[in-house]
Amino acid sequence: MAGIKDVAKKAQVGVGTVSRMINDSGYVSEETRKKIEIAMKELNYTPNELARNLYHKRTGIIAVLVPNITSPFFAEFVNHVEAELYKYGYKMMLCNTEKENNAEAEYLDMLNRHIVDGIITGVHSLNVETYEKINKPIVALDRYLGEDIPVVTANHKEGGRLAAELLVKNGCRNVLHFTGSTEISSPYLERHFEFERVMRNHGINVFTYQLRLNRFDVEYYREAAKDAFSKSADYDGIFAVDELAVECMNEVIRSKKRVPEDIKIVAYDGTFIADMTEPRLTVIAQPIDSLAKESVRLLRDLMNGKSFKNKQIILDVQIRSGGTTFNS
Amino acid sequence: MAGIKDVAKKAQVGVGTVSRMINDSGYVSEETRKKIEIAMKELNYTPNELARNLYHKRTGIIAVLVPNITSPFFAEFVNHVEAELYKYGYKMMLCNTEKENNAEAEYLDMLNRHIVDGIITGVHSLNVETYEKINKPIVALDRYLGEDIPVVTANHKEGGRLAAELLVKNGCRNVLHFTGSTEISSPYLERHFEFERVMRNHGINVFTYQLRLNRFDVEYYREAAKDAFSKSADYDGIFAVDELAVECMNEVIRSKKRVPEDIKIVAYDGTFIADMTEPRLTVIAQPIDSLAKESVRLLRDLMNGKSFKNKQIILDVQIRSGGTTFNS
DNA sequence: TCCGTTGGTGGAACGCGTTCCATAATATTT
DNA sequence: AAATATTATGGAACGCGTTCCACCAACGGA
Repeated sequence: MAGIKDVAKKAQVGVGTVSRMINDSGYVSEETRKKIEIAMKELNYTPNELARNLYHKRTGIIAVLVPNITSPFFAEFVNHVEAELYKYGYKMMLCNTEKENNAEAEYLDMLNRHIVDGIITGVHSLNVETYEKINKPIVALDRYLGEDIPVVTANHKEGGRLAAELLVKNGCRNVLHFTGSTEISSPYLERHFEFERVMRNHGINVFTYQLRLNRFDVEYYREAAKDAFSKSADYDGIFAVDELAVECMNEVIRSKKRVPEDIKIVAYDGTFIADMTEPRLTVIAQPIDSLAKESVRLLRDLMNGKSFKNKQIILDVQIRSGGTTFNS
Repeated sequence: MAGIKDVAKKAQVGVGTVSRMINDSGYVSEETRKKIEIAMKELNYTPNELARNLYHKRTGIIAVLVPNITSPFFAEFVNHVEAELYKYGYKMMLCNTEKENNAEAEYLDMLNRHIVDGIITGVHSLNVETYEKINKPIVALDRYLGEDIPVVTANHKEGGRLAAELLVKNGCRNVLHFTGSTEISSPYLERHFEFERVMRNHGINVFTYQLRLNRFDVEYYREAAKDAFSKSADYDGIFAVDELAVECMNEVIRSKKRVPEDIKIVAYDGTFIADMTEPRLTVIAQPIDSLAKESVRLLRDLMNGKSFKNKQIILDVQIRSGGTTFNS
């Protein structure tokens, strides 16, 4: 593999001149430009980015940590993040952390090893201290990782309220509510608190089913849906994330009940999955593209030396009416 | 940021000794080991991977190119690839190529720039010549990229046959068949050729609906399903990839017909989506995890200096009976 | 005692592109 | 004509970890 020295020799100029030409910095005469160009072509020269990176102490690579890329919410998030990063010349390293406990720590270590310039994480199993002492560009999606790490999140409280009010308006009296694990503190738990608060205020029965932490696979969702319905069958309303809502709907269909006549469903997230049922799910949609864009924006700010204290970006959610509720 | 020199100075040893200790190569006495360890801890030293990479001319990063990570097939493939790469100490760079035409070329260029050690690509819009002159570790999923680039693929011909026979056994006479774009040559087209061949042999009517190239989004699938049904409504069998099969099923439900009594559906791929309908889809399942594993295996072979001529790995597909066909 | 091993260590050279400084030839001002 | 600015270029030092070679000490065997 030819190096810059070879090019310099062939073009009969100094290495500095070649470098200046490549980077369009400093003076290079038209004449030498041509000579170098020819030499580069002849040697089929491509600059070694590794050497550049070493000098500049940056790689232009951002690590994105998600528990499971297969889960539509994360898939869409990652999709938008990648597109946004691409715009600014960054590449994305994708890290699934579900498989191993120490994967998260290992990926974080890449920051210190100078392999990546920053991290966007939708994952959280390590303690806050671990994150605090890293002191490198990190942005969290829906996680509190200490006061130095900015958080991007949807307005889950509002989301919980909207979902609850929707079911109330639809006349539900016995509602099945699947909540995320409360083992860790996360902004998204707000939707559950708010949902239950509103329901309580209206004197509505809520069956709360707590899901296990970090399980985003369909098998588990199906199991959970079955499990919840085996405990009681007279729910008239359901609130759950998209995939689980789909499984619940299937469960309802199997039990020969009708949606939305007998049971109303409000799903949370609003991924493409929610549009793949008949009827389509009524959803509280997270602004996934904006979440991605804001995450990237914050990360770029961090990488440019800005620092935030207790920064939290909260983006609006939205009701998207489908056919699993009435008059929404 | 402390470097190896600082550690060496603090521990009062040479840089070589520190390096040997870190890499467990060559002799380092117990005594100096301890001194270095203390120095490293005090300086909070982490080796700069960039410098290492420059020397070794490798980064341990593999680029994976897919048109759209949101599509379940690719999501699952990527998921398995990442896990497999992780096993061998590699990191995965994920590249969505749908957004820009030149993204593919740009990502390929990263091989020359030494940013990635290899590429697994499920994408193909550039001409074969471009690939041929790269001469670096590349493995293709379901694409012919020239004789030097090994291909991993499912036995699509068998898949087409199984699907066709299943619909024949189910007594279908008017079958709707969605095919991928024939603009590019790809192993997966085999399933379409074989499907139609078998159908022809049985004298069965096939309505062929050709999909556009590189569109994997739900919106398009829904549109295509509607479009196909608007042209005729008396299909009694459907063959389509998972997501499209789901949309077709919805279309059938909307038209008040029953699955499988009135219309049989066989889906292709067997992603998690196929298990999220009621009834579940009968699918021809690709061995996505094996596709991923084989891709990684081949890539590792290439990176270890092996080279293949016209190598093609063909993995078995499998019928997974759901409720959208009878006696399967 | 001499020689060969094994244990242990320091540091220069290297990988490769970037930047800065020194030098020099023109060109433009006064 | 002298002083200053502009254009142009080469190359050493740098970023940071790795490796190889030179070198020394200690020990066992001949």
